Formats: sequence, structure tokens, C-alpha cells
Amino acid sequence: MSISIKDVAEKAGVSVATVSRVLSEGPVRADTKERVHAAIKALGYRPNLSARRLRTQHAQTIGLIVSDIRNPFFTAVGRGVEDAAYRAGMRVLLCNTDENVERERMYLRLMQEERVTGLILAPTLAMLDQLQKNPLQFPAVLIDRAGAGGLYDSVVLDNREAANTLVEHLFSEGYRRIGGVFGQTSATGLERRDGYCASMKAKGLKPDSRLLPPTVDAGEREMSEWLAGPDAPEAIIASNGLLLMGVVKAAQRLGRTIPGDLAVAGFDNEDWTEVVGPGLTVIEQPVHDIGRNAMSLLFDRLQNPGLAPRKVVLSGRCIVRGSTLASKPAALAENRSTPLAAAGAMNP
Amino acid sequence: MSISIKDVAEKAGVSVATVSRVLSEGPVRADTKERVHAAIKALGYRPNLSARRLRTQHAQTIGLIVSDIRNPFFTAVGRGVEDAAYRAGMRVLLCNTDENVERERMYLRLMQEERVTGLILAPTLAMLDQLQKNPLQFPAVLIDRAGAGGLYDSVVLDNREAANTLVEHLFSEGYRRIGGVFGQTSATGLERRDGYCASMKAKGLKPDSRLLPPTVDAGEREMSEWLAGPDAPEAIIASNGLLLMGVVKAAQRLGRTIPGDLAVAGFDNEDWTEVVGPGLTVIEQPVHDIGRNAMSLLFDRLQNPGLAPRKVVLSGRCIVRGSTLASKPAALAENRSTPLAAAGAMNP
DNA sequence: ATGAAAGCGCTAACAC
DNA sequence: GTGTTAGCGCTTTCAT
Repeated sequence: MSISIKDVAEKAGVSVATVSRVLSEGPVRADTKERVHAAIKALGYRPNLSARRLRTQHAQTIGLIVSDIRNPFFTAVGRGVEDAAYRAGMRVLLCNTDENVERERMYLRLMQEERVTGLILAPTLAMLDQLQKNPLQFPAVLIDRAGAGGLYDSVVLDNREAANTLVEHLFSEGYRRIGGVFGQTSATGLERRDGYCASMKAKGLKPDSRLLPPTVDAGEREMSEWLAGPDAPEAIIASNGLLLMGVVKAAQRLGRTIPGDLAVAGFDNEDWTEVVGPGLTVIEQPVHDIGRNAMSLLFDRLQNPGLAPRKVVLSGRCIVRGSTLASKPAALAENRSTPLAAAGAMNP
Repeated sequence: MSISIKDVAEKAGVSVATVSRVLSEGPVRADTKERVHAAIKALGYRPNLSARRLRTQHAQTIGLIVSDIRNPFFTAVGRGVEDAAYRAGMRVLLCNTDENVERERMYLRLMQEERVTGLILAPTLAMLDQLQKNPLQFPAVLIDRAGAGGLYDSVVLDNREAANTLVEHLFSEGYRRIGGVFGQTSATGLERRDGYCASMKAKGLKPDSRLLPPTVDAGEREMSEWLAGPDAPEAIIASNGLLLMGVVKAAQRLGRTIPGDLAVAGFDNEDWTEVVGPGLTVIEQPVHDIGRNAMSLLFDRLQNPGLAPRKVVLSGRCIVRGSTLASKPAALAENRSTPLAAAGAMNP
């Protein structure tokens, strides 16, 4: 049994109500306040948050459910959320689903049991569906993966545009046999594939894409087969940082040079994409903004629950690096370790 | 106000005690149990965890305080902790300190207010000191950074041995002017530096090391200056994944080839270290085991608070890749994108 | 400015 | 097997 407000009251010779007032900066005479503070310090008292939450009926807690916090995209978004929550005096309850609907459901239950103030969620495809049928009991904002949405606030990337940007870029660099690997568990993966397919068709090219679990291993395995086969592409687009890593690993394993044998472009401007090989061309997402925007939508809704659902669509930024510039290989060949030569931004 | 156990009791025509018993799988007649379950479903009832925790006086919660969850080392450790907690039916409360003692103190306070069952903590140097003077009120396990420890259970890497392994390896490859960059905020960084210095001196070499904030930027900045100056090393050791990335970026920015102009070795076997340049020689830490071991120490202590503090020391594994093999550059020169040629493991 | 007391939702004696 | 009740630690009227 730990120190309670009652112990403090006793020690300070006041009632528990007074102690409570001191804690919440209520109206208390200066000298009593002093006595209470002294008692708190002497006893090492810390208020019990469970009790406080039970009494006040608000948890001051934001739930954050993502697929895998090891994915740098979600770590960054998570920090954005955390920073905003922290400024608002709220806790963040973070959960990983591993793209597993069972776990997702479990954590959703947990959020309810914690009576969270609000929820920020990157749902799997399966969950997205359920969310429409069984709406959540508390305010929620969808991030990264909103699908057609409708019921919820959301903040997402313009996935089709971004995919189109990559295709355009590869096309303009002379590539025609452009393949794609996309995450199969999220609306985001599907949208990027849609954008890719549409863009290819618009150019009279034949799209060739694979849907995979969004992991490094799956990407490496699939690409190893694909690159070894007869229909190997000359350029590849990967729909997130994990698959992108898988593509690079597969290319290296098979001894394919980048961009000589295979041009590579993808999503997520992680640190390593700048230093690997000739540098990788990627779509940079405004990761921190995604978290911040989500929190701001959430706070708006908390203050005004009647609001119509809003969808914030952010634009990616295409960072061109050597991995898609086979047409000018001379600039790269002379020095193995200065692949930054071709770095720059287009389509801001 | 949300649905409470009372509403369920009413709807099912039983007392709240009975509902509670149903929830905790207590002795209840089958048909009443059924009625209660029906009521729960009909009302969409979910128990209030704050109330339950208040009443039962245990939070079923493990606190986890790390410096930065974006650091893949901590993300991995975190998953180890989470998995173990999950199996034991416990929540994990995760907090990032950014190596900032203020935030660290704040989160420690939070943990107390949440009345966590136990705590797993990677403290800064400054906090490590305070922990000895003001012992925590609840069971805690130190990870990654235990210092001399004494008061707490801990699980750490054999940092001196690992640093020594890297020096040995570089030495045997013919390098003599071996520098090092180490994190300045953790006991771990200091230990690795100690090991490095001792090892260098034992060989009659002059250690040359820098203590830095453990970030990519700090590493890149420091190394950029160092490499451009007159006392540039011919090999460098980086004490964690972030500094290692900084080293690589600096080398690239200055046009230094790896390992031709600069050999590079470091800690943390992250995915990208395998694909960058000729592959980076690193010490692989048993990241998942660290989390698991920490949880198991914690559970032991919860069951038996009288136990003397235990320290678990794990060994790293040195994975040799091309970044330290300048002596055989021919094998690497022929193909820019197959740097795995020299991969292998020593010192298991 | 301060205290007395009710009650948030739940579990655990204790009765029957 | 089930109901009654006390109380976990806190905040918040309502008195004074």
C-alpha cells in the first residue's frame, strides 16, 4: 500500500480536500499550502492516477495503434503524436499490431477499457472495413491508411499522385519495364498500386506489380525470384521503406548493380536511403506533420464532437538520387563513395 | 458517462458481484453466466481498468523508459519487452527521454503515479547517479546502461570485450591509426571507450576518441571536421548505430571511400549496415534477448523482492564485412553492388 | 479558506 | 451460487 492523500492530510493537519486543492492549484491560504507541500515532500507522495481518472472520468490519454513501431515511418509519426500530446498534458498509449487483425481488435478493446480520450489509428484493410460497420465509441483519427473513409477524420498522403510522380520520373529517365511491390495489408499499399497502374497505362505501358506483406524479408524473397526470372523489370518501385530494403538486399544478393541492372525508387526518406549505393530515389513523407495534424484533428473533434469528418491530404516530395539515373552513369562511376552527386528535389 | 458493471447487473437481473465473478471466471451457474454475457454484449460493456486497478492495487503495467525509440536498438529491445509482457498479461508504458534528464525525471514521476508493477530503464549517466542516491520505490531493471550498478538488476552487453574485439580485428587487418566516436550520455558509451582505450594501449597504440551526443547529426559533424583535419584516422569505431550512420555520411560527404580511405566498424547490426557500401563490420547485440532477460529478471524480483541484485552480461557477436577489409580490395572492386563477398562471423 | 461527505467502477470479504 | 457492502484514492459539491 503506498502513500495516499490521506497520509498527507494527516501529516499536514488538514483535510484531504485541502490537499486536493493544493494539488490542483485551487484557492488555499499560503501558509497551509506550504505545510501541505512540506508533508508531500516529506512523505514522497505522488497522486494515484488511476484514482484520479476514475473520479474525474477523463483519462487524459491518447491511444496510438500502428502496425509496427520498428517501421521508421511509424516511429516518426509516433514522435509527432507524442510531442503534441505532451504539450497538451496528455499521455500516449502506444500499441503494435504487426498487421495482425486479432491484435488490432484486442488493442481496440484495451483502448475502450482505458477509456481513452481519443485514438489515432493506422488500420489494416480488414479493420478499416469493420470500423465502418461498427463505429468506435470515442473520437478517432485514421492516419496513413484511410481508404475511402467517410466516418472518421483522417490524415494521409496523396498516394496516387506520389506513385504517379515516381512512374513519371522513371519514364522520363528512359525506363519502360517498370515493376512495383506494394504492401498488401493497408489501403495505402493498394492506393499506391492503383496510382502506379493508372500511370503506367496512361503511358501505354503494362503494369506488373506484386502485393506482399510489408516486411524486409517478404520484399527480398519476392524480388529475388522476380529478378532471377524471365520477366525481370528494369526498374522497380517499392511502396514503403521495408519493402525498399528488401529490394536492395535482393539486388545485392543476385549481384545486380543499381541503377545499371535495376533502377530503384520507393517511399520513405530514411537515413539509410541516402547512403546506400548511389543513393535511392524516394518519396519523402512529412512524417512529423502527419502526427501533428492527426492530433490537431483529434483535439478539434474533442472540442466539437458534431464536426463533419475531415480528410487532410498531404503531398510527398520526390527526392531524386542516383538509383534512378542510369542514363548518366559516368558521373557516378568515378567515385564509389560519393553518390550524392545527383541529389536534388523535384515536385515540392 | 459510459456503461458500468451496474448497468450490466441490472440488465441481467443479477448483482454486480455476480457480474464481477463472471468477468473473472469465478464460480457462477452456467445459465446466469449466459444471461450476464448476453447483457454485456447487448450493452457493449467493457470493464473500466482505472477502477479495477484502483481496487486491486496492482497496475499490471510495466514501465519502459528509453532514450529514443527511433534508435533501432531500443525499438528492438522494446519489442522484446512487449512480447514478454504481453504473454504475462501486462501492459507496457513506453516513454522517450531524448537523453534529457528533465524528461527522464518527469517520466519516473509518471511511473510512480501510475503505480507501475515494475520498470525497465535505460538511464542517462546523470540519472544513473541519482538512482543510487534516491532508490526507486518499485522494482526496476537497468538495461544497456548499468554502470557499476549494485542497487538494481541489470542486463548489459560486455562493452569492454566488444570494443576490444573491434580493435583486435582492425589491428589484425593492419590498421594502426584507429579512432573512435562514443556516446557521451550513457555509461555504455563510456565503457566502450574504456575498452577501446585499454585495447589500444595494450598494443602500444595511441587512442584518439571523441565523446558526442548519440545522434546521426553529431556524428556526421564531428567526423567531417576530424576527417578533414591533419590527425584524420585511417579507421574509426562508432559506439552505436546512430553515430555509425553519422560516420558513413561524413565519409561520403568528403568523398572518402570505405574502406580505402577509411575503415569503419561499429555497434548494432541494423539492416542498412549490410547494404551500405561494402557492408559495415559491426558488433551485433542480442537485442531481443536483452528485452526478454530484463523482463525475466523483473518477474523474478516481483515474486521474490528479497533477491540480491543480479547482473546479466551478454556477449556481442562480431560480424565482419567489407568496411574493414582494405587489405583485399580486389575482391570488392569488380562489382559495386555485391559487397557481401566478405561477410561472415567471428567470435560467436 | 477549509472540512465533511458522497461517489466514480470495481473487487473481495462476508453473509446466506 | 448469489447478494450486500465496504472501500481502493481521489475530486467535488455543499456547508460552514
